[in-house]
Amino acid sequence: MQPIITILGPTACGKTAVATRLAARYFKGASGAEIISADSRQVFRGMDIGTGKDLADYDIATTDSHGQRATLHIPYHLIDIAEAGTKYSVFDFQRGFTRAYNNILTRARQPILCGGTGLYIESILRGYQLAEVPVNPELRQRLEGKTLEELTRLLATYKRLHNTTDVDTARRAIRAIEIEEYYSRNGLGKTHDAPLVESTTFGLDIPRELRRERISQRLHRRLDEGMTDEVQRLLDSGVAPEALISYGLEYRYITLYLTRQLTLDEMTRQLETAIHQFAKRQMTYFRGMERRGVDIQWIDATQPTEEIVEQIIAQL
RNA sequence: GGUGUCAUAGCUCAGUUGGUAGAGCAAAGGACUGAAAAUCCUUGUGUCCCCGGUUCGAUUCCUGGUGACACCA
Repeated sequence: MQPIITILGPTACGKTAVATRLAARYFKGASGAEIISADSRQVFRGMDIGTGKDLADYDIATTDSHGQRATLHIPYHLIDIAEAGTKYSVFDFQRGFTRAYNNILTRARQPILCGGTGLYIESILRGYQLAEVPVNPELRQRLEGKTLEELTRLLATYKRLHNTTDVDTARRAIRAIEIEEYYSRNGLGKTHDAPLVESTTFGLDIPRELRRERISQRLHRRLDEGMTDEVQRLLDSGVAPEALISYGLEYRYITLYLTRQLTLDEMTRQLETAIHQFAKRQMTYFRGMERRGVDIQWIDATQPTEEIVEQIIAQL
């Protein structure tokens, strides 16, 4: 099984630039590399500025052996693959990853997993076994209106209270029961056979103060670049405000602003702190992954991109 | 210039009939297997503006100062 290279880090640490530069190296004297994005929001079409897609990073200026300028396009996967307003889950991600991974191997290229969605990365690195569990409308209707306590008790009867987020909210508890109900009937039968891939994993580490500074600057730049218009466009195209709100951060706060639930000033300020809090949560998740056995090699992200790429290559 | 009100956590403020204080937000730490940019849990943070007085004891009451705001001139 071909090992992968994983690059992770909090938002605004420069992951994409590092991953694409690293990939570019594989096109010199080797058959190349392709990037699989592990970002739960960049999967959606039309959500570009707010998710920081930075697609221009995938085009790398090069000079060939004759000194001719050329643009090298680094192929990417799992970006722009779902419709805005729909749901996309870890299960969908795992399935998408497997497909992309196998596809990349047919070209004998190096897969690079890059992103900031810890759960998605962990589902690959620790080989989560997930079965495709369809929505059970009859069950959902039956459970509707039950208190979280009742749902918790019900879930406990299935004897698999292995995590705490299952029981955070009624919505989650219902989905958890739905899954357990499915397993109790069908067993783990249709488990998605995700390949258990080996990975050399690098984390981009950026000092807290600098991270905050970059996040704030980036937010104001994006607002100037028309991020609000982007959200308005999504609303105009019929995406439900509730869906955008559930996507969090940029899409949540800007939707609240556009639907007049927040002033421009409140939106900007609350969004800024929400992004800071998010970056902190990402780091907490990565540390948790390490405790659960994922080995991450941390690299100082304040160095120039080329320097970071050199360090990664040296450690492969 | 006069009168009045206010000054307490990083911010907005509550409070102590005199026994050195607490909310929200922010911050920090954590959880995480099907919306994970989601969802949820835990924890601090103090010359109570300054000088003096009264008092066993003052952040609290009193004099003066400084600053902010309001009204009057």
